[in-house]
Amino acid sequence: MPKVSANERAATRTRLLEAGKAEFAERGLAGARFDEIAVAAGHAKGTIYNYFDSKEELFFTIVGEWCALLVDAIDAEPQGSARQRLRRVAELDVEIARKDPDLALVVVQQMPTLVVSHASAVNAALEPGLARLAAIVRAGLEAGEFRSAQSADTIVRLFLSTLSSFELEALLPDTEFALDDVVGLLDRHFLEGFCERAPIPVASTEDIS
Amino acid sequence: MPKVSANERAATRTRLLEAGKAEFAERGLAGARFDEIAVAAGHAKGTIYNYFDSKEELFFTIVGEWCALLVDAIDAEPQGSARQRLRRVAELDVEIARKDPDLALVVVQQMPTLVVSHASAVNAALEPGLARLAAIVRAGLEAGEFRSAQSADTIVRLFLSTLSSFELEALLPDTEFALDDVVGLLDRHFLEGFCERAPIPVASTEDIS
Amino acid sequence: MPKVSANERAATRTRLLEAGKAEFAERGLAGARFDEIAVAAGHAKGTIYNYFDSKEELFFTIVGEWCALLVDAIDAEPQGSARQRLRRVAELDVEIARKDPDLALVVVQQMPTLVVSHASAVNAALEPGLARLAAIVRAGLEAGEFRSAQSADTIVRLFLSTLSSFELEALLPDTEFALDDVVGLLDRHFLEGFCERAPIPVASTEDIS
Amino acid sequence: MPKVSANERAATRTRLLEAGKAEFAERGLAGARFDEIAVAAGHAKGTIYNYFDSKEELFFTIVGEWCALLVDAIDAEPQGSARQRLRRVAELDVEIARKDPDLALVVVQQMPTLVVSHASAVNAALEPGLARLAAIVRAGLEAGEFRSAQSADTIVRLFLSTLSSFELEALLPDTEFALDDVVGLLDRHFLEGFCERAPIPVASTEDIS
DNA sequence: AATGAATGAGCATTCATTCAT
DNA sequence: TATGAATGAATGCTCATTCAT
Repeated sequence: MPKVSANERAATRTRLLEAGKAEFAERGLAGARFDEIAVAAGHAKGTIYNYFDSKEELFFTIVGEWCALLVDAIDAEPQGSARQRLRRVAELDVEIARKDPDLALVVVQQMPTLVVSHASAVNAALEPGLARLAAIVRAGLEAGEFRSAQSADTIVRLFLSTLSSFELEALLPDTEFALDDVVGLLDRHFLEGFCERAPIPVASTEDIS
Repeated sequence: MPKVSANERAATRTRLLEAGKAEFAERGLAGARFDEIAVAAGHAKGTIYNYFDSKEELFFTIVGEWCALLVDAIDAEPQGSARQRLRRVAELDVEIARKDPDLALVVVQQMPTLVVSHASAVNAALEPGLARLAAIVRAGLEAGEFRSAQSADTIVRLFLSTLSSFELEALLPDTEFALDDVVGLLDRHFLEGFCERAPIPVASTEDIS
Repeated sequence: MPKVSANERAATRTRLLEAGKAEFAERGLAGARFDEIAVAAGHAKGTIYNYFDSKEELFFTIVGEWCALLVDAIDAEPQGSARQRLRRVAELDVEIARKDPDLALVVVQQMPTLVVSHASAVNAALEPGLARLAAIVRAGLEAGEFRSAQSADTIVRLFLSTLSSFELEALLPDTEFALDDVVGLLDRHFLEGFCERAPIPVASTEDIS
Repeated sequence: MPKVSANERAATRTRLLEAGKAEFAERGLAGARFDEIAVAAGHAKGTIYNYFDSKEELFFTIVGEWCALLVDAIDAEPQGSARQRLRRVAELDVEIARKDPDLALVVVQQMPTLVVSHASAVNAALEPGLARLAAIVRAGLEAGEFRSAQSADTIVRLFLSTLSSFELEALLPDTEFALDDVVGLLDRHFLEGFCERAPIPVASTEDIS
């Protein structure tokens, strides 16, 4: 016999998460202020602590939400060539960003920092998705579809970070580049590079200088 | 008649900048502490204010140093095809990162955040280099060497952010991917995408699902 | 017609008091937390306010319970010499401490603080007992059984505080001194000092130094 | 070449300690507020952190100051019988309390709490003094001057806690009992109990009831 | 009466910035 | 110019108390 229904609790929690996304997207982990989050959520500061133990927990809950969405997206598309499957993952990721731009901004903006200073926490949250993506890449390499001097794990990390930087560019205001352009660009400028083709020879820089 | 020679002043300034790079690389703009920087530089906290007006100025001086190095690199290689010239810029940028990894870490790590919250300051510092790179790209587009649905300005931003994410990956500890791999990867996966070639057709995702 | 029977109410109240004793014994008045008390009592935090107006009231109810027990103890033994009667009061007090060590810990630990910052509240709660004890001492003084330069009121306060410090010592963990030793020690060292006897002369310190 | 002289630093530190004593004496460790301490010392709140790492460090510095004074006092009087020497220690302790009543109030008021919840920190600070006092008591026991069922260590703890409670009583406002009365009372009501004498028989309580 | 979510005042602590020496 | 003590605004977090259900 709780005082408020589970629905109300969930709604409050969601409001706090939304406000947190906006604040973290604008100021980052270190710069975010609980006062602002509380006001934006229409609650008192102390209320946040009824739902999250600390600023970091709120932040990583948000990052974790994105990780979970990404992992779901990866799980959702098991068929096709490696390139098709990665392209599809990118499409789903862009879809996530379209539905919740603040969430995407938090992630793409903070990821480089997190990967330096909170590597383990981020890796743990992403691990299932990373493993899955690595399997896709590995299959592509083994089937001869992909060629690369890099390992599957490295390719996965580069794939995600390149996807992130494109999305960031698309999410910035005053930019002509939009989310709609991300997948095509990533396909042509990153994924295609793994595929066999007649290369256009380019004189090495050393030949010129 | 200054009490300390210009040499000493310059040496102190350099020491502060070096210490600042290390601290900003480790903690970011918001997280960096003047106490640490001062101690690492072997000076008192107040001394920083004899050289820089504020934490932000110190930070943007460091970012500006990188921008200047990049602009120099861009200016240094005016010849060849657009692809060759961008590849050369990337090589020089990697060289900068190799010589001063802390500086590179600051830039590649903080850039996504800055570009959101300090867009104007960053743009101002990068403007000369951006304009130059845009000219290179524009020449490539006009000569028919490059093909892209994106504008030259957009291509430049994507070029720099992709270069950044590759460098970040290479600078992280415990990674097999190294600075030596950056340029080749960027050339094959990003730059080559702008060049005319027989594309390998890929069935669109819609055909499959 | 209350929804819960008087028995249930009393049981809940007792559970809250017990949990309060444990918490106050461990953390003191300022450090005690209602959350802990509520959880330990198996109730919600708000329930406490159905029984006590505030933290202080809960605390003073507990202190008051001890005071009442002490007053009862004092009332229970009206006969004998002053020394015998005070000794008997000490015995009963030790008995109280043995039956409820948490309660005793609260009192002996907090009393010095309370007596400084809540003197009036404590005095009010103890007043009946203090008056009774003072009467006993006064009778001893008037009968010539006791000799002291101090007033009866002072003697009572010293008696209680000495008794408290001995009990505290006995209640601490890892101590060889036990509750069983308290009364004997108090009798021999404190009470006996009031009684006429051939004193063992001691050279005053000044004679030596 | 510090900005302020060592004297000024020491003066500021002393002012903070004095203000801290007063606040801790009035509110205890948990209840003390840095705002009040800062204002009372005539400084900003942040200044306290230039001298002490935390509230607890400030508090234990104060307690430690008292411990050091006590240890000094114990070291100062190595001659005479055990009773004389303990009496002398008590005299010196009272002297300390007379010179700095706030300091004494902090200690006598908080000691019971500390001994429960911070036993190790307090024991460490007092250890040298405790050992010294135990040696005095042990000498008295071995010489046959003292008789007790308790160990030397226990006697020392009881001695100090009884001394504390008497001092607390003397330090309270509106009390006729004064610091001047403490040593005599302690000698007659505590120390004398250890010495051989013709006891005044007292019928045990059991004989009566 | 019981609940427990919401509240918001209160507080320790941090840290960029100032300024007297 | 260099110093580092002093400052005080800013902020994460705690917790007794309230109150709608």
